[in-house]
Amino acid sequence: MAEVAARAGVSTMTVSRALKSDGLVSQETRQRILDVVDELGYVLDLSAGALSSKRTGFVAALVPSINNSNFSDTVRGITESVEVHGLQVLLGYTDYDIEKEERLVRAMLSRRPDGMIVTGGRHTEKARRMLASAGIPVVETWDLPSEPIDNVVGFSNAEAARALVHRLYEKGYRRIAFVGGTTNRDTRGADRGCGYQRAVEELGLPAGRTISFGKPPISMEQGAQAIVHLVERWPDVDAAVCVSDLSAFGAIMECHRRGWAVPGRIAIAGFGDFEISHCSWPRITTVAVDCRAIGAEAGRVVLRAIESARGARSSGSERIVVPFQVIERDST
Amino acid sequence: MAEVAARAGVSTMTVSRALKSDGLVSQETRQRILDVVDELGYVLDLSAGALSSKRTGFVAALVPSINNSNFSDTVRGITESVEVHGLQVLLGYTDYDIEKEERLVRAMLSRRPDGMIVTGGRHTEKARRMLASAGIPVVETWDLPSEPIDNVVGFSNAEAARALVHRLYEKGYRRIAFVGGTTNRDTRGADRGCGYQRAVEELGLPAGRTISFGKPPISMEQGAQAIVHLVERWPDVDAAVCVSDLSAFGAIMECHRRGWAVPGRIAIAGFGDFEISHCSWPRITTVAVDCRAIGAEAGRVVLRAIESARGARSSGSERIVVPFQVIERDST
DNA sequence: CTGTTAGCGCGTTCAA
DNA sequence: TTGAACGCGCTAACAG
Repeated sequence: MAEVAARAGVSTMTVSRALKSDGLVSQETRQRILDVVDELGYVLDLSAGALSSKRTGFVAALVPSINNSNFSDTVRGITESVEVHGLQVLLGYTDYDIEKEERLVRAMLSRRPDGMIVTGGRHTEKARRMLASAGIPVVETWDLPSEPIDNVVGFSNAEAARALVHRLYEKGYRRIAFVGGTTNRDTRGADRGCGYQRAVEELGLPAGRTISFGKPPISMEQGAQAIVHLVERWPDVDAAVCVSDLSAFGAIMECHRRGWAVPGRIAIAGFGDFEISHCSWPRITTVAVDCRAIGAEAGRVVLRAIESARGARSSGSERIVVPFQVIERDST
Repeated sequence: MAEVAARAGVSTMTVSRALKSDGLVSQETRQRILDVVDELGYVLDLSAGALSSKRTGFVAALVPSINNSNFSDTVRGITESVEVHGLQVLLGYTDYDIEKEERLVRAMLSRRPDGMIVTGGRHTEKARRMLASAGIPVVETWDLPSEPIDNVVGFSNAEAARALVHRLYEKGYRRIAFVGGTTNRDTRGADRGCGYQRAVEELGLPAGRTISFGKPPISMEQGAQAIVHLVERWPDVDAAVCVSDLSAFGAIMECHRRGWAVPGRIAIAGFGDFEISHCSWPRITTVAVDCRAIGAEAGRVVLRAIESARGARSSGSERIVVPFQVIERDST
């Protein structure tokens, strides 16, 4: 920057101002500086700027997995909403593991992000403490924690699953099961299982028909295996709610292979409204959430908090509940 | 850090040393410092450390899309291989757009990453120049550019598609078509189209049977639409090579809906060995590449270059060709 | 509109 | 094994 300044015949401060859009610099001076910048191929060093200005321009975002279009849509939403304000997303994935999340929280915090977006309301005690005392706005997404750290943008996975079971009941299904992963890791999956449980209990249906299979992310393959176990264990089952569309798809394919009509022999529903749920045959009944909007809202909330608080968190935390929608298709 | 030092009765330099694993500090001093660190909830500021040490500990990685399990597997591979060396991945996605890639390259470079991994060999002239003159190791992946910027870890998409067409020929198919996106954006998709073209020409088959449909990422929906156009335009077609498994799946589902037997009426192959290709029915013939290994290798290469060169790029560039494999399944 | 001074929070380098 | 001085490259704050 000193070299640019020298060649343009100004001080480094003027170069610094010319390089920010809001810098108060005369048009001609700025143009002269930009020409030199271009000529020299100079690239501003933001890490030095961050040290000086105490703003890194980073928003850390933690999701369970990037190989899941629900979460990658949320990341897109976050990115789109913050990048227009000049912020850069620092992405991490936890593999559905809150221990790994804790390590990532620490790693992210040492980069001094201006704000942080995490998935879900369940964290290790240490992670909670670090987030709460980091002095930056925090947004928890994809969940509705009863004791939020700060801001929340999410929905109740339990309520969504419950609504789905009720819809199946209305369609006449009476022996409804749930297929999910081992529940101590994927808390959103576990919440859906709880919602299923509550629904069958309040409807007076046989309860506890839950197949847990493998650790998350539950795959198509696992859905296929689970549906077989399910039918073996409770042969009278007439409907299965799967923790995600991917496992639902795997289950449906396995049913085809075995000549079990879907939904004739057994109805199968998913969760997430992945592309496959409306492209496969039969099209899959599911619960849709606007994943991108979750991200966009989370980005907006964190931006607002960064702008208003600048460390003091004065503006009060937001709690935004996004809607979900049961979408009935051919598989039920 | 000053406060930690004061409380531990040492200088900040000793705290700094205690916080790196390789710092030469006595056991008791270190333990005393770590206790204070824990008590205070102190988190090291890496951005300040980066300024001082001239190493940010970032590896920038640019992929076309995170909502594609091929690329997110590559990102996993990169992350796993560099994080054990204490480096942090700074991820960006280009949406298959080299103009956006150029903007991202600039943005990443202003964070002063220690190395950079990009997808593909095609970039804007400016992006190439920035990457070449950044003074950091660069790895191009998922492609085999004829004029690489620096290091390469990839394979020939054209050769892979060509091999697939040859395999279809051996199975007896003679009127083979290609289904892809509009080709000026997804260069790997375009390369696959070129490989198809070369194969049908050298086999003396009717050539130029290419349906381009929509801009990438090509979706299941687009595959469904494309297959209809294809059959309308060339009713005698007996096989279709799709640019990815997702479009192949969409095409197969559409064939089912219309009562066109796959592979009886038309054989359909994909690319990428996505989970859906072996979970759907019929299982989809495809080309498999070890996406995670591409990422792991790219990470290894960039690490080696960071270690050996420290800016001088003295160690020579690597060019690693990863294998691909045609996997024949039920859809052909 | 522009320049000067000071310092962000660390690690490097040297000396003890 | 530890500490002191210094500076990384930039921007805040103030003065002009």
